Amino acid sequence: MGNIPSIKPTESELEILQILWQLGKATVRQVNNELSKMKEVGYTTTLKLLQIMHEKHIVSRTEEGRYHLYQAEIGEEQTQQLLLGKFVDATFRGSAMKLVMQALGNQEVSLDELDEIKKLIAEKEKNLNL
Amino acid sequence: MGNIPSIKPTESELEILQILWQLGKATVRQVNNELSKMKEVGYTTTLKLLQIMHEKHIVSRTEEGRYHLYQAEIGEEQTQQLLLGKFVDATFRGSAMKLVMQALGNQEVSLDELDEIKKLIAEKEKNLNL
DNA sequence: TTTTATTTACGAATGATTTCGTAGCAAATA
DNA sequence: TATTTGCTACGAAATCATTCGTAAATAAAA
Repeated sequence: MGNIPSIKPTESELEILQILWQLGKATVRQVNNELSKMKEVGYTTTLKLLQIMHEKHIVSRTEEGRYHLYQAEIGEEQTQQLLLGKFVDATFRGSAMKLVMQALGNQEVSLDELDEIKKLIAEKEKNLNL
Repeated sequence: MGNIPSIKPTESELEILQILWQLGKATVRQVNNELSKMKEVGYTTTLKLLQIMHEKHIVSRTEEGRYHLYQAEIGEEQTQQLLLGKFVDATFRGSAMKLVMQALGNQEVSLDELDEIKKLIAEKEKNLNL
């Protein structure tokens, strides 16, 4: 889990990563079950994707008797950071500010969450003032 | 420019949309010139993309003498909203909050911008308290 | 007028991603 | 033991996005 991810996972890969981040280690079967809650997907499709991800070192795996246990090799926050950067560039021409404004303006955010954000902003302001 | 965009523009299409949003109306040549500032790209590649986007009704075009003037048919904010929603779901499992925290935490945001965000938060809080 | 340049249209190659069928093994079950 | 079930490996088809070459038409330049 050390490497900074420079490779961008594809959409399907990201779906699988989400599952692995939640489950920790998981068999193909488990991943496929989770995936099936969201969409129709054949078992060997999931298997193949995990194999490809393994080749790319996005996931590691250990043999546990007859099956393989897969585990994310790239961190969740790290990956979110990478994807966020690219997304901001592509969609908001690099302006994180505009993205935040739109997210706050139109997505669901609760009062408590707004408080948390205020705290973070206070922190940031402190640092910027140094 | 009325329709809510339900189709997700591809990455290349988004690059072109960014240009059209800035230029308003533009010829293939103009779009290609802008694109060329960012990367190597053949003229007919740009042309083809615009034609495809036209088929998909992402852009409209008017004949102006010998050439065509292209124009975005989907709005910038509208599209950002759509993409943002999908991105939050795919990358932050639907939590706009987490996205905002990461964006504020790690992307470049200035003091003035933080102020603006504070104002927006104040607004939101007012509305939520009603 | 003839040549050159610029434009659109279009088909097709390339490349990446996703999906799935089949085969080969090993374990569980009848 | 024989059969069925469940697993991995792998190739290849299907889909989608991107890139570009060529042709035809028209305008501009020589």
